[in-house]
Amino acid sequence: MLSAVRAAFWDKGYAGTSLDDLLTATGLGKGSLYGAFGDKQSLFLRVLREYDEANDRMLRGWLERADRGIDVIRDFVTGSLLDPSGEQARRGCLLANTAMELSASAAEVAAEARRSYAATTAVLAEAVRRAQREGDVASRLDPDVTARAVLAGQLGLVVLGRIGQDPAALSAMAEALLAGLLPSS
Amino acid sequence: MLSAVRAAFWDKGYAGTSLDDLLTATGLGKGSLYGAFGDKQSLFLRVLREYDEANDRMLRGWLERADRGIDVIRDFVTGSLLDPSGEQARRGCLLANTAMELSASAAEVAAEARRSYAATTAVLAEAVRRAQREGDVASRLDPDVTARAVLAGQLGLVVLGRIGQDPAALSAMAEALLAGLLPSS
DNA sequence: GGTGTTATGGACCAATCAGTCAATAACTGG
DNA sequence: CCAGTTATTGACTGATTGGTCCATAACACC
Repeated sequence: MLSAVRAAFWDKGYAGTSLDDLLTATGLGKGSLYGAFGDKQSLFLRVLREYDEANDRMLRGWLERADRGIDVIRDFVTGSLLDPSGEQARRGCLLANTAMELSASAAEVAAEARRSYAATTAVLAEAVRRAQREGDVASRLDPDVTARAVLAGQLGLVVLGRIGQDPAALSAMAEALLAGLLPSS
Repeated sequence: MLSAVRAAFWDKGYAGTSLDDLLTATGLGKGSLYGAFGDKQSLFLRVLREYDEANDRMLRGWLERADRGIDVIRDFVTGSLLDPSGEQARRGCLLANTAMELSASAAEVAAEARRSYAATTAVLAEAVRRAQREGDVASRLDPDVTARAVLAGQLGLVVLGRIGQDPAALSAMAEALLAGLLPSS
């Protein structure tokens, strides 16, 4: 139910998704949707927060189950690039897409983005520390700063993926970012 | 005249800018604006293309006048972060902002973004080559791949700047990106 | 099976959207 | 000074927006 709403906002953006789009996506009537979720903005914020939480849980799960810390970072950066058709890269990231659209006008969205990226940075920094203990990443690096730089690089890939940059170029960029930001010595 | 339109689209996004906003910004009447620039989409594309061309000219000018190639790359990455209030960072980049909003629905915008980023990459790659000749950047790096990685990192900083990440953290990220992607040896 | 409660749908609303057009004002060259 | 052209304006349109509301349908409980 909410996943249909999420897909609509994801592909069309917030302003670009009309109430009619949401009704079609959910199959609900107008009154039902308002009774269940409130107005458009409330529904959007709810979907966005659940998306962020799901991503955070996923990343933490990766870190728990991964053989090595560096694998988590690698998967984080290359994750959306694996689809050879580039379709997944074109969708971008619901949070990044809508944060760019709305941060200037909706303070709650900007705050949610900061909160979510802080959580992501914390997990990435933990992965960097683990990778350092495991000898895969130079110990001279500051884990927090490195984690933030990795996040910035990944976000740049999201932007370039969304505009339809070809997957091969995106993968080459990802490799260059990983090699540069996570030197083994 | 067009710069007022650019400011409106920049801050509010495409869908978020109404015709009334444009009339207020320009001081024109409705018919005048239509007579001069056509419909909203044409006006937007014109403003976007001029913005891209101005950025391209500016970057090429930097490269011509810079003492060292690496200075150009450094300025490119840290350029919008210098404003200590973070206000400039919050505005983001007209191209990045609107490309994220519209790439999925307006193929022309996505194509314009690809074109513009390809031009930027070409100048950055030239700067990398020059920095390699000048001994500031390791010659083992592939200039094209490095340029693309720098672009991705800068775009990530734009995203994080737009959501209101604090300027100190942005600067730290920029330094980490530059240090990692442009090693001197 | 009847009754009180909740969920549903779609008619309806005011506001706003992008875009048109004809009347008018401001220029232009002669 | 005037005729012809161009530029400007704001009222107007039809479509669409987000949101309300009430009649009705489905349901649960006794």
